Amino acid sequence: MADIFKTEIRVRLAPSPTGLFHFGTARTALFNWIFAKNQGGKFILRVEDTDFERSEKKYEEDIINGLKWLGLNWEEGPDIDGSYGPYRQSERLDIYEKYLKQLIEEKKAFHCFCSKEEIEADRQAMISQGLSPKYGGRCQNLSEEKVNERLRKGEKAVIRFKMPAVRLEFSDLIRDKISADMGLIGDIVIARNLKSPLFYFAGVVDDYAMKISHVIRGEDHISNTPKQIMLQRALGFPEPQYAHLPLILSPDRSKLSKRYIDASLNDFQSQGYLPEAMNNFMAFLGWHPKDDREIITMKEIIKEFDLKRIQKAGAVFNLEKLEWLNAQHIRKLSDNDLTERLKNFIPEKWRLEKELIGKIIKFEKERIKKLSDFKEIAEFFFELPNYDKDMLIWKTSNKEKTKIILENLYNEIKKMAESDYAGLKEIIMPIAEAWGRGEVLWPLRVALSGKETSPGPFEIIEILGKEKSLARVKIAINKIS
RNA sequence: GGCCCUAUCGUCUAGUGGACCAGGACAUCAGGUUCUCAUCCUGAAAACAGGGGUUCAAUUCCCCUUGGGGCCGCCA
Repeated sequence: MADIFKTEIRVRLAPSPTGLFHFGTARTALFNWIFAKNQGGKFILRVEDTDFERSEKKYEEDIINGLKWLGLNWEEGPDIDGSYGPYRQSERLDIYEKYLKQLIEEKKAFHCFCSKEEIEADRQAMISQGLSPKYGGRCQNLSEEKVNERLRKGEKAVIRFKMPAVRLEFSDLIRDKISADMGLIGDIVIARNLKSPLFYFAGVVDDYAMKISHVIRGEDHISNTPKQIMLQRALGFPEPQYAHLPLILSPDRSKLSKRYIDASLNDFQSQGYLPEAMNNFMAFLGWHPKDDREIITMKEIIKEFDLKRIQKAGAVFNLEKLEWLNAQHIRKLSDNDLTERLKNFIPEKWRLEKELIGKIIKFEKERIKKLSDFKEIAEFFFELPNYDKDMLIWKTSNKEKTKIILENLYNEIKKMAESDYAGLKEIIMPIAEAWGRGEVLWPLRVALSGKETSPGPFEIIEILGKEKSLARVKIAINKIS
């Protein structure tokens, strides 16, 4: 009775380390994490490595690194001891074995000796009859003696759960009632053998053992949930609450495939996306605050989050929106913060020029969409590109005029009092007005940047400083002479 | 094929029976700002899948059809 008041909100991310950190997994993690924070609950990381063949340590590391990068910290996990560990399923085999034996003893599960070929033949036969394919039940009533004898002889047998043929209904926090006819499912395999449980079973045991209160996972698990609920009932476990998130779709509307994002979530990091932009973006794939805000912080998301507001239909992954969000979040960063984040994106040879980098960041902040853009945007400040002299000539101008203008500009810059950039602008703008803005500003800017497109000339002078600017204008004059 | 989930602009979405000839954002297009590019500003185009009900009134509730998706593994 007091249990009602004691019930702690505990959610988990249960990735299987059989591949790099997938975008969908990250999004599921985010929703679990947000829910936990919003409810004052705990977020737990459980590694589901029961597929011994495909599970690899490097994938676990990739997932952990990605979660850390996103800032989705967990209270309990393989690397953080909690009261319900271990948190790696391969280290919990004894626990599963115990429950497996229990089910077999209670005749709720049984050994099945059918070959894969037999099963597949059954399957095909049922499909061709227009039926829902399921296990035929051949080994269900083998006597205990017979089973033990065959096991002794070393025959291979999996463990199947005797699925009761009932109509099951469960409530989903996002979709309300979902029902399933278990008579259509058949006896599912829950373990390869006593020492090797499968996902259906291990997950149920662990959710119970780890006191998971809410299972928040992708919609692709909807048809697994009834099976797991039947398992819970057979084991006498309480039923956690379920919430099935809409799937993230590729632009062709199929489940987001490796083909579309052929990478780990961590590659978004190396491409220069901010974790806050990623989180903002992932949260908005299926959720939205009440008002029309688009740029939102984690703090705000946590505060306003509500499972009830989650969309039911799948959402298409839209890279353009991610880029836009990223640019917006970059602008919100302080100059110091941005400098810090840019660290790994600045080539080694530039790093000593701290002051120059600082100035560039200050001026270029709103041109940076991804941190990785910085290199290309900043390049010309460090090294003047080798440009063609014709580029210096404004479209309505000519060589002679341009040369005279550049010489005048050179003198004006030379006369400039140290660091009086505002003063310089006040002197040059009237000249530009007189000669034509393009006539003056274009060659100046090209001389300074060596590029068709760049920030304005005064900004560049301010970043470069008087000496370097003069040198560059001199180069332009020489080029055009 | 069976079962389940789902359905508002190209995309993410607001909308919970009348306040909606449907709002915001990204993308697109057209202007403006600007020496250029980016930014920024203004504007435009762009959707309730179809058919039945229920109701005085349906984007909103119900049913059917259609579309989309997921699952049907000794993967998770």
